[in-house]
Amino acid sequence: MPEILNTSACNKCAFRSLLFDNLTDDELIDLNVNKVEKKYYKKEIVVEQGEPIKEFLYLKEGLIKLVKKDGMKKEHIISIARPLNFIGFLSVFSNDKYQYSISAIEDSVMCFIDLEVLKNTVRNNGIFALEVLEKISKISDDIIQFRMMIDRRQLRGRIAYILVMFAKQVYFKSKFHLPLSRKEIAELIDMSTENVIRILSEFRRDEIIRIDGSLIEILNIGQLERLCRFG
Amino acid sequence: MPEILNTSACNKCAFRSLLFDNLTDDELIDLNVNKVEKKYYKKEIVVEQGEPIKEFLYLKEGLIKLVKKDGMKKEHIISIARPLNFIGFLSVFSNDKYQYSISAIEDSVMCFIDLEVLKNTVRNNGIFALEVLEKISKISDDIIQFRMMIDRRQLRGRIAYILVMFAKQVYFKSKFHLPLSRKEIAELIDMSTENVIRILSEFRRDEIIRIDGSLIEILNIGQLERLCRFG
DNA sequence: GGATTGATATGATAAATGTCATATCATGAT
DNA sequence: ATCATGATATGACATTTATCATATCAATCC
Repeated sequence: MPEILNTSACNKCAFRSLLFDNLTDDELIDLNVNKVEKKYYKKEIVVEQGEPIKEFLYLKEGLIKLVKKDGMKKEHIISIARPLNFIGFLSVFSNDKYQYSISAIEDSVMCFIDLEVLKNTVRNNGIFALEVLEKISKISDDIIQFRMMIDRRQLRGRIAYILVMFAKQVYFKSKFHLPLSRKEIAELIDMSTENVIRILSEFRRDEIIRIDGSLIEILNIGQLERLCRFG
Repeated sequence: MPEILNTSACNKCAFRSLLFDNLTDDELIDLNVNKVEKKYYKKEIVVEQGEPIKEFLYLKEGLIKLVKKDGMKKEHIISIARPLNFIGFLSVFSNDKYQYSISAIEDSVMCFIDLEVLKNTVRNNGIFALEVLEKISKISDDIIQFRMMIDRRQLRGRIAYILVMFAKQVYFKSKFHLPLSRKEIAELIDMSTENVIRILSEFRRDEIIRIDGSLIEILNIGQLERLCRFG
């Protein structure tokens, strides 16, 4: 069960500047009053697909995934997100139920802000509304771009793409811990778990990467980028 | 070259109630002054990937596609849209360049509204802002859902899915003209043109559909829906 | 400790899909 | 009318990918 944390004041939140910088103190207090902060441990579920959307979710710490269930077959990961990119705007203004589940990949802290209060703030503060529009536009765009990038590549290209993505856009170094299991990678880029493992092994044999469990070191970034282009 | 049409007044536009219902007369005049309406014939390009986004686009009549170019290989259709789908919201608040091209699949009429003026209106009118948020949320959600639905199916399931989609959600009847060529279908659902043709032929042989050029009649909707679930 | 489970790993094989070749037909250009 | 072009169509084949089987290892539970 998620722990409810001592709720800190929004006006001192390190993330305030991301979205809430243009709010008046009164508006911030409004959001603050109806806010809850919860801690989730690895693998805990934050929201379940189909549940009513009552709040706007914001990731303060950790790593989460958005998962879409599929008949009774597989799960598909729509997207993964870190604190600076996950803002729970997907669906919240167009649906009254979650179209996906959210769960913690690493221990995470999430902030729950009452959705009605947020909508009110949008109605009353146009500058804030425009900021929300920018965020929602960006998050949607990123997801759509990512899916296009993945879909049009074959398996080697997909693996190469996410390795380069983690190295260059997430960790900013060539040696990093993959935060996803092989199975989760498979669910993210639509392939079988066996093939994820197989292709990682292949890259190891070809000395493109070094592998030690979840620790990955990229030895030949040029080759990976070539695989991105032609795979 | 697209024809510039006699620009009709926004306050009498049939689509006003969809989005612009909560604007004051002054706000509407603002949008109106900086508005252009253009007619595009089939296959004409509306905007090209990489061009700066200066306006918000609104489809009044026809059918358009959003196309993403890919190195020098294939083109991929992100989405197709009819009037009422607010496709023009994609990217406009988060990017200054178009991330995709837009072209007309059928003869179409597009309305160009100055983006700065639109943003100003959002800033000044919170109710309007919330409406824009709803539309942008819906369109993004729809695209993401569609891509997930397609990606997780195999070829027969993908073809079945779009046939059922056109019959049930677009034309509301079992006999309709496919607005997309086989090649465009292939670009939309990520498969080869040959296989689109092959599977349509297969469905014809199995008496699931009847084909006469672009005219499709669904004979066995139950079987198509089964293919959607298990393909 | 021993048993169970899930993640990683690899090979063999089957299934799905793309590519290439070729043919026909309709369309538009000269 | 003739030519070129692109869309539809189908078969043969190669490639890609998934599935099934099996093994090892680490973590967890009783």
